[in-house]
Amino acid sequence: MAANRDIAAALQLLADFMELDGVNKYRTIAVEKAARRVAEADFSLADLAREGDLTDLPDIGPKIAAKITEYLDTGRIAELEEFRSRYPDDLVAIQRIQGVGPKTARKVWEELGVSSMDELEAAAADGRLAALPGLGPKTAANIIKAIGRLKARGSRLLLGEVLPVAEECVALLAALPEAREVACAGSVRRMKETVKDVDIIATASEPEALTGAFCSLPLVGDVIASGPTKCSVRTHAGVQIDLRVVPDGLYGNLLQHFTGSKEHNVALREHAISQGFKVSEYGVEETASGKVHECGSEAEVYDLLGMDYIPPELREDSGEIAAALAGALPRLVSGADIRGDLHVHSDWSDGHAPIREMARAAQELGYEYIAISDHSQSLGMTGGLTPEKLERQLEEVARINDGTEGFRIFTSIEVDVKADATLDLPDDSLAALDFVTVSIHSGFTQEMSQIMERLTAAMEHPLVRAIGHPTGRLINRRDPYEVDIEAIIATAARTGTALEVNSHFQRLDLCDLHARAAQDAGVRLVINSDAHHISDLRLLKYGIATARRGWVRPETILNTLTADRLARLLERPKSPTDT
DNA sequence: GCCGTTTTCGGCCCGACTGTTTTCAGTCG
Repeated sequence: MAANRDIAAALQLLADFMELDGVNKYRTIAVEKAARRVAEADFSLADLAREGDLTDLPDIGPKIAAKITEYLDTGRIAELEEFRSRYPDDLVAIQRIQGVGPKTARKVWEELGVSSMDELEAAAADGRLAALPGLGPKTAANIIKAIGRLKARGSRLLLGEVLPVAEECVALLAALPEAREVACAGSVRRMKETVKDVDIIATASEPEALTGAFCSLPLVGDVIASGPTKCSVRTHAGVQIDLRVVPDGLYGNLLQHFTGSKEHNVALREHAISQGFKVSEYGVEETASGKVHECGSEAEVYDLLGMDYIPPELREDSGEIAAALAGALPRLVSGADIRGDLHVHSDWSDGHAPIREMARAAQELGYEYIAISDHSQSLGMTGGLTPEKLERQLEEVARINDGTEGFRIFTSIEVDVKADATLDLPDDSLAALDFVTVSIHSGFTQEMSQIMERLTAAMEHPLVRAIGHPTGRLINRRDPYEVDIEAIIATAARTGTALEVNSHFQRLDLCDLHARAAQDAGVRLVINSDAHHISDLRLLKYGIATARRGWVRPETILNTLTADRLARLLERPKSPTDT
């Protein structure tokens, strides 16, 4: 049965072709909206199609419902196939190149027969592109550069690669005497798992002092554009950073505007219109009187529109506006709620620091506890723990705990569930531990039925408290194993097993949408660093951000419990009603 | 193609920049 993501992908591709074909843009937008709605649904569209009415979903009307049904029945959408018979598939990729849109993509295909990225690059290089009406040498040069960047990078940058650069930039600018307010905007501020570039918004007594200083920062490779209030640079590492220096009185409007997401802003403006307002980056205008409200803070923008302040991580048009209007936004988990870290490695396996040093570093971060959870024996290359080595580790942990005040190390392990669905350590080894996490590190390519058999066996095991990085994905590098995430969530809820939000920025696993679905199903989550170095403990902020993007509340998170409460919970057998 | 507390028809988010033009289309955020 087709998964939601397959349906969403087919609809998105249809929308791409519609845009290319130049059909009425509102029809295209409607299909795109439907695709997003399907992608974000936390239940099976196939089930709804069978048992109910697809048009009950917002943004799905009779026409699109029919297309979804057609896809579910036949695996195809006739309209999509018709487009594919008329245009080469690669044109949809071409129209996504920076500086190229649907009109240009069609033009180069129709006029020059260009139907692939390589052909476009060649046409731009040999002058054929610049000779087309409406295009010129600058456009050709920009397209060559854009394709070069695409080939060099392949995909969006990881948040964890970009955020440190963005924060450094903000700090350097904020330290200038002419700077007043400096903040990150865009997808970096929303803590999206991947980002395209960095947007920084600032106010200043002398804007040019800021833009000038910005363009000469040591991390700047080349300056793309530079004016008195706006400039763009690319760092040596290839990250594009845009700085806008804006008037004090409009800081709130502009920060809100440039934080996005695009979808959130569209929805916000649609709501504003219904309330008699027009929202833009230059203020909130009362349509009737023409009076423009300039907002020094973002909170004023949302307040004017009659809603609660919406945290940036929620601004994805996934229900946050309705919730903010109803005063029903959740209290999101934050760093201050976290009391410990339940997935930390040491030099007993492939970590790089002794247990004592990891513990001290965690204590300095303000934590009450960590769990030392090294790998198990089948991961030979990590020096994984045998039952005997684990026993010796427990003695070491006991010694450290005896000599420590106000901090506790929970005994733990990240035990593999092997390809045959058995755990990598015997039950009597696991029974001696406070907290058992199970992960998959082998047999990635098994079929879904086998992967699910392993994960299900692990969750049904009475000693297993959590599943580590449940889907196994590495963002931009490795697809998830063949998992049925709905089934994992259901089994986790039934067995009282927590699911990890792994904080490493390459993993962020569970992702935001899955974390939200898990919370909705009553599953306990645990946000862990999976630290292998002392500095990795700080990666937890990415997991926290992912949970926040998933609307996760502190009470859903296991490691917001105090050490005492967690210890009491772990003394009892796990159960679905653990609190 | 979807939607509705002014609506079942006529709307649908807004503004600016770039490169190409000589008044604007296309693209972007």
